[in-house]
Amino acid sequence: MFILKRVACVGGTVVPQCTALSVSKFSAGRCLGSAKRRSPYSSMDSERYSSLVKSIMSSRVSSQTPDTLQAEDEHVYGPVVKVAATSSRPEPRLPKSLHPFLDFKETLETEEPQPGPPARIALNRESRPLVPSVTRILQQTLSPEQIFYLERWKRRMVAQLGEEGFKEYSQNLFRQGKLFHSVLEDVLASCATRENTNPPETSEYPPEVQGYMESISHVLDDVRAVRATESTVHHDTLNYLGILDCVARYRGVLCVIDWKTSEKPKPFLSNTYDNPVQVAAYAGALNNDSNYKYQVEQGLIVVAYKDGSPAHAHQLSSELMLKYWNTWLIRLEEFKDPEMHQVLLRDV
DNA sequence: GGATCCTTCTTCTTCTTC
Repeated sequence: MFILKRVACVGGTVVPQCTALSVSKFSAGRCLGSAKRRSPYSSMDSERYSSLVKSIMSSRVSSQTPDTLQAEDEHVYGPVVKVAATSSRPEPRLPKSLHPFLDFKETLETEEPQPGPPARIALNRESRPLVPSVTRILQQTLSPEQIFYLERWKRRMVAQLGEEGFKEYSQNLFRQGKLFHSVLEDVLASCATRENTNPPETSEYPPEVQGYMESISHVLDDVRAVRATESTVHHDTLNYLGILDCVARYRGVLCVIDWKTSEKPKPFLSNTYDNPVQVAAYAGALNNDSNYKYQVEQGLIVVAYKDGSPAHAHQLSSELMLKYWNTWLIRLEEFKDPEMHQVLLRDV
């Protein structure tokens, strides 16, 4: 059975689009009789699970591909100036040369350090002028599919807000993210120096970040022994650098922690795109940086929400970190061999 | 003082009925 799903206006012609109709859950429900049946989900805490539901609904398998989406977008937003490739990299892939995630340092710290301010190694570009950063490498090795969806999102936003409006919107997102990070850095530093003390009340923070701080309060309860904040890590062998957000114990396990702000709910790790690769890259660098006398095997990505709803904390086990470390090595190879990346962009 | 760096974010479809 087919129904008209919607109509698309193409060059003034109305083109109906058909789609297979599955039995509607609503009509099926009505067939069960006139007596009202209570759904087993009716007693569910819908507010609590709303982000989960939204995420599942938005990740359903679609018949549309970047190809069909692009054709459709061109009717609505005009032709794309730079044609994006439309497929992701072939999977699975392995790095050409494997490099250990952990480095067995000679003088490993086995004891907790004395309580004191966390390490904060500032970036010194003068001593390392040509070393590429984690962010730059990730940005320049995005998959064709990622580039396509990002450009599509930007086109839609510009169509909605205008060039200036979009610029303002982006700047606002960055400003909030930066403020959140700087407030959090102060909180983590003061928690590290004051043993067993609670962080300040939410109302003590700048109004712009109060929601985010409320959002992560349950995560902060499980964070102890902060060892580093906003600190530069450099991989002595692979020669890349970055500035990690935080190294601390989360539920007793030493982790590289990455704090994120997000407008959309991200209840699953897969919603965080390249964030796990970023965390693995920082941890691998820290493990191979002679300035740090300890190893980190696990990671944590915390996604905070402005409305204060509970942040999602995604733990990266040692196994996951190794998986994303290999992904990072592939991205690093692509970055160091731009021709290889160009071939990928062109051919897939 | 100005330029540059690292980072801060942004993506995964779009409709329907009661």
